[in-house]
Amino acid sequence: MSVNQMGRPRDERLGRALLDATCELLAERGYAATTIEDVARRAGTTKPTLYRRHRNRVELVTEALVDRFGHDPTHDTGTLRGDLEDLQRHQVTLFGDPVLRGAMVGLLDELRADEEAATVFVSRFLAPRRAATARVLERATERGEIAACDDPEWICDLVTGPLLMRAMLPGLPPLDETLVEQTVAAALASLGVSGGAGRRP
Amino acid sequence: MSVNQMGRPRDERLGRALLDATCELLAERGYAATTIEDVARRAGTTKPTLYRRHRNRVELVTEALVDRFGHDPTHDTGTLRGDLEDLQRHQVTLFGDPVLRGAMVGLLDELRADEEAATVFVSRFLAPRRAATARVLERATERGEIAACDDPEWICDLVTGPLLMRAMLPGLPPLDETLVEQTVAAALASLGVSGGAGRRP
Amino acid sequence: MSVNQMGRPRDERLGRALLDATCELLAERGYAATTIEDVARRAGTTKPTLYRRHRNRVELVTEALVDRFGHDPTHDTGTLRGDLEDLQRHQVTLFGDPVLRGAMVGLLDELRADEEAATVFVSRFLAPRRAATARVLERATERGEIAACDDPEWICDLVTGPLLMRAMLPGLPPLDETLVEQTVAAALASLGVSGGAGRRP
Amino acid sequence: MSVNQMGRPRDERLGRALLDATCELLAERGYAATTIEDVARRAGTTKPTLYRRHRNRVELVTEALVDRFGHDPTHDTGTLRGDLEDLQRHQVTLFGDPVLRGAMVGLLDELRADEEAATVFVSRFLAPRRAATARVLERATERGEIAACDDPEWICDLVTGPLLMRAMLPGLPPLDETLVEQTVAAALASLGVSGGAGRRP
DNA sequence: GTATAACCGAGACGGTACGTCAGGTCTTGAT
DNA sequence: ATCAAGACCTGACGTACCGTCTCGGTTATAC
Repeated sequence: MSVNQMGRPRDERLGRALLDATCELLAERGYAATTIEDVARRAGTTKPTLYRRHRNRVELVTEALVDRFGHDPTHDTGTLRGDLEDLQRHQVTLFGDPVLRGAMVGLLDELRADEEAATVFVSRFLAPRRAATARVLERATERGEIAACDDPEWICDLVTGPLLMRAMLPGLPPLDETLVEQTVAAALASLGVSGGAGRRP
Repeated sequence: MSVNQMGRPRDERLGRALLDATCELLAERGYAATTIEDVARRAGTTKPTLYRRHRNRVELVTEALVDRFGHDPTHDTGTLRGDLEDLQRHQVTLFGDPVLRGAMVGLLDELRADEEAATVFVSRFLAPRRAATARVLERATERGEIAACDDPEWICDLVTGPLLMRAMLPGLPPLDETLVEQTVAAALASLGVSGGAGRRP
Repeated sequence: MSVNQMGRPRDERLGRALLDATCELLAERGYAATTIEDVARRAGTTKPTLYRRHRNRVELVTEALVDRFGHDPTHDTGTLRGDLEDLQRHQVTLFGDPVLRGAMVGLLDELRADEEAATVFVSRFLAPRRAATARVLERATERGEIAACDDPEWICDLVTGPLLMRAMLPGLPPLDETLVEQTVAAALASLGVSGGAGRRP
Repeated sequence: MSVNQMGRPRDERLGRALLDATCELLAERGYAATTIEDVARRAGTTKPTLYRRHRNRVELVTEALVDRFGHDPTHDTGTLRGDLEDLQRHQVTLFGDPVLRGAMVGLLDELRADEEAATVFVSRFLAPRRAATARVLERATERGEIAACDDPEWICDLVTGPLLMRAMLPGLPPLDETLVEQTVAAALASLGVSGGAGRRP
């Protein structure tokens, strides 16, 4: 093997330029108006070069998002409440980002018709975030703060759903620190932690 | 004498056929693949006729959704928990409907670039639902079940966000009765109703 | 018979307005850009009213031309040369008219695909003019100026062809008195009248 | 180094196919019924490809005509009469061609509204033919057959007008050898050549 | 004087074609 | 093998007229 590596090598700066141009256009104009031709033009290159790296728009955007929002750094703060607040502050930043707001709904629409791309998106973007939340719950169980959670999926939806909603629907209040507190409190209450519900004193 | 209503009147069956065809295609193929030409063809008419009634795809789809999911019948069940369960069962049906699942994300994407259409969507589709939730809370306050809620927006996001999430993101569990219970319990807990959190016995 | 003549009679001013509007638009914008809708609008009426009087654009324009350029008044001037000059002066005016220049070529194009309309155009517009020319030749024969002409069609083409050409092709010299002299001289020469060819002294 | 000639070169077979399809449709159905879509379809290609080469129907048809009837080969036959007969036989063939008959009037109509296209048509189609006629007259002057012609435009109209008329107006006799003789005789008479007028013996 | 019939305005309707835009592929010459 | 350039096929866009139709309402003659 390794007869590979013949011919002119790829210009790696082009890969970056393409992903960056994609993010810029997503933030400026949204998904539908982010055309392949415009991405290539803004990156200073051409369509065939783009297609050599990304099979279509869905994959291009998915890869741009993964590249930009790839991994949540979840720290162990020592308490469940601390971990959840950390998680939610990160998510508020994420869903407040104009790139993600511009990309999300349009991308989700196309994923409905492209099962393969949907799988990629789930495994590289969605699943890691949900896994991070599950890990927070596991650590809390190990600490003895809560009993083993029997439906971590629900907790994920509970903490992320309201944020997603504010990010995607028009005319709603902005994502802010209040929302962090509210979602964390709701999660703690749902997990049976006393003092979780209502306002903190 | 009213000089209004001149000329050949519109064939209202066509209006119906167009909205129905729109819903069918949204359910079958999603928003992006629901082309104006296909809608017109399936409705048994032509593009100019469609454009006489709907200025563009955003308005067509918005009107189709409003027509189909126009008004939530909120009954007064006598208790806050009952009202919320009623509300959530209705929302589970709504977000589980393939028409709405097919339409939602794509429509939201285009609304980002069309402020006028976004306003219409908000006022005719979103606002009435949030108002219904607010009414449920007011009734509970009048009954003395809860103190006046100082952030009804948050309760709306709390009960709807998780449903929206399951409806829009790929690879998540289905919308079911369990989710009704979980969201209602979370809402009650967040409203300070004792016994709200956790599973009901 | 004569159960006709019931109901509201036609408003004859509309017929006039339609023909006039047709001529105006033909002169301003040519045949192709003279749409039925514009004619009706400018006449202050509507399409169905127009179609009640004219089956289609070809007939509308034909009737407008016949109405405007209906009949050549051919006077007997006493000499062949005088008759021909009279004829040609009339034709120069005719082919110089912006209405006819605007209408002619476009109308001829559509006549190619509508044999019935072509027949109407020939019989009501073309044939009378050629007959007038033939009559001039007959009168000259009766006067003894020329022998009986055995190919009057050719004389028609000879006197009219150059005018038609200048009227229809772009970039050619204007129709003027010189052309009257030249065509008359050529016709006389072709008819064997000595002194016909060349310039008159 | 010339940076010209980049990108994929045009498939010249497509250019040919488009011009040929245009001529076929012009001959079959005339100008008005020669739609861009049909031309593209018959050429086995698509509208955008057609529009890449021809800005609109006027230019497409003009270029098709120039391509097909591009240049009159005027031979020097040694005599004025011979040259004119040669010219006229060529013109009879030209105006008898169904492609040109189908295209001419419709094209002329649209040229009235498109000055730029009219200029192209004049310079590439009309002017060369008139120049050829002028050259015939110059050669005759050089030979001493006639004095210098002071109005060659008139001779052009004289020899071409009658042919154009027969080609464009419906219901007229066909273009034939007789017309060649008649026009040549008229031209010679008009140029002052004795024996020009009337029938040849 | 009251039917009755044709007229008129307005505008919806099914069509067909327009000229444009973008997606995704392919071909060329050059690096 | 990759790159810039751009041609190519495909399919949908939103618009413009065509010629027809259906209305509500208006005149006239005919009964």
